[in-house]
Amino acid sequence: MIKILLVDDDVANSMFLKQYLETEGFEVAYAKDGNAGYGLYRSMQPQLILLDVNMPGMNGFELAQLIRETDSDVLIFFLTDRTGKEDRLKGFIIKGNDYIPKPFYPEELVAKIKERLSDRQIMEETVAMIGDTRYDSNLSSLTFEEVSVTISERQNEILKILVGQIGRMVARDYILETVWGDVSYRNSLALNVQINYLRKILSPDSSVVIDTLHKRGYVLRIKANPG
Amino acid sequence: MIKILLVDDDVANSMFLKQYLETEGFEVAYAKDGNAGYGLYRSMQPQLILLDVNMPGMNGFELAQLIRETDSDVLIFFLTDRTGKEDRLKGFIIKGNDYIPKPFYPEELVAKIKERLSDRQIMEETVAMIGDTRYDSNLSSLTFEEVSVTISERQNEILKILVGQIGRMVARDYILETVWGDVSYRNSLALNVQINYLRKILSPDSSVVIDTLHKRGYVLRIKANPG
DNA sequence: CGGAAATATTACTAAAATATTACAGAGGGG
DNA sequence: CCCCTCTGTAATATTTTAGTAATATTTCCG
Repeated sequence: MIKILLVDDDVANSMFLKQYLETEGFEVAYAKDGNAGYGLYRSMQPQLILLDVNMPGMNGFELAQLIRETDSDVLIFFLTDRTGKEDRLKGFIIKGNDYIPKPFYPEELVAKIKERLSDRQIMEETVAMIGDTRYDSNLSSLTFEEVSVTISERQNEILKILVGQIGRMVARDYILETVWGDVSYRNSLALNVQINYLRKILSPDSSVVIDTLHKRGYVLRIKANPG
Repeated sequence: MIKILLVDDDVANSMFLKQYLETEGFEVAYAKDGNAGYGLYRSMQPQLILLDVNMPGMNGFELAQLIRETDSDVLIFFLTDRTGKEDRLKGFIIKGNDYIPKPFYPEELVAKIKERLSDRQIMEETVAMIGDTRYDSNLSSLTFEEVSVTISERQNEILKILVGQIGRMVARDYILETVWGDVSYRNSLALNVQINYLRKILSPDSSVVIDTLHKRGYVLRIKANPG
């Protein structure tokens, strides 16, 4: 079930919206201020956060910033009646994913939510074929010729990125930032070691190759099968 | 380069928007009605379409529907001053990907575009034909008659510049500054050596030539094929 | 035609990047 | 509390890159 966190100090409207979203099949948690919102965010791990900008105490932008410090994945939509250019842009700068001016129709919001979630679903498709190998990123498993192996979390994160960009180069720095979240690993060989493991694990399937682009990054390639 | 198709019957505003998007680094084609828009769509294959809803003749919704019959991938944003609930929902039902009410700030539109493109990991087109050779600047690869070679980072940077200026001279100093970032290499033969390598790598394809303009720079030229 | 400057060509090599393997600490589950 | 997996680090091996130097060739211009 898709989990949505709604943070807004307007209780009456929020209750209405919460109910509407629930009839649409979402699981909705509600907080009426930023602090409570942050706590709920940590405990429920939602896929989407609806954030009112104008709130007493911590406002929506501040909460978004706090969340983005540790989570660059979750979708954040700002809800607001401020329509000033500055605010609308600020929402994107803070790395919100959309900015929805009030008033809006709940159907419209739901349409947007579904649209964005399905957009991401492409990436979150858990099963993919890499050459002749079946890869389930949810289970972190690779299956080739009836033989399954489970890869580690690190390896899974890296492979997920490579698979999402099959046939294209993925920059070293991008992987480091995305997986390690910290650029201080730039001089480390941690990534090289993990790539090495992945290559070994994938090696039974000769149609799959991870190529190195020296000084740039890696490419997951599918070669035409010899058979 | 990311390609955007703009279809809107308001010529004046569109010209302004087109220019703004171009300064942001997008390649923008413009059509002032649905029919012309459809033709442009087929020929340019854009990654994103900005569609005005209110247009004489085929309106935005109709054009979107036509495009969606054969293309479920391309991003479609509706631009409109209709704010009725019906219309806003219709945009999503037709499988538009966003609905942007006029008036909007161009910066806001650009933010949304970038957000959605990065979400989908739509990148620029990196493949170009140099004569009969396929050049992928992302993979740093050159393919001629089924044979692929990977070129080095330096070579790739240089070739990227030359390809972007096909048939036109690129000054030595420009390449030195762009690739080496340092003019102190002016007296070095480093560039000459790299050009030499590029010539060798490109030599199987006789339709491609890097000419030297003495004391000025280099030109990547495509010659008519002898065969 | 001649000489100087610019460019081409080739080989060489230091340094940097990457691969490979082993190992140890952290942390979790039983 | 023990065993096992994970993951970073370190040590070492290997590969790639790209500048430089040595030499050859071309171009320019009087």
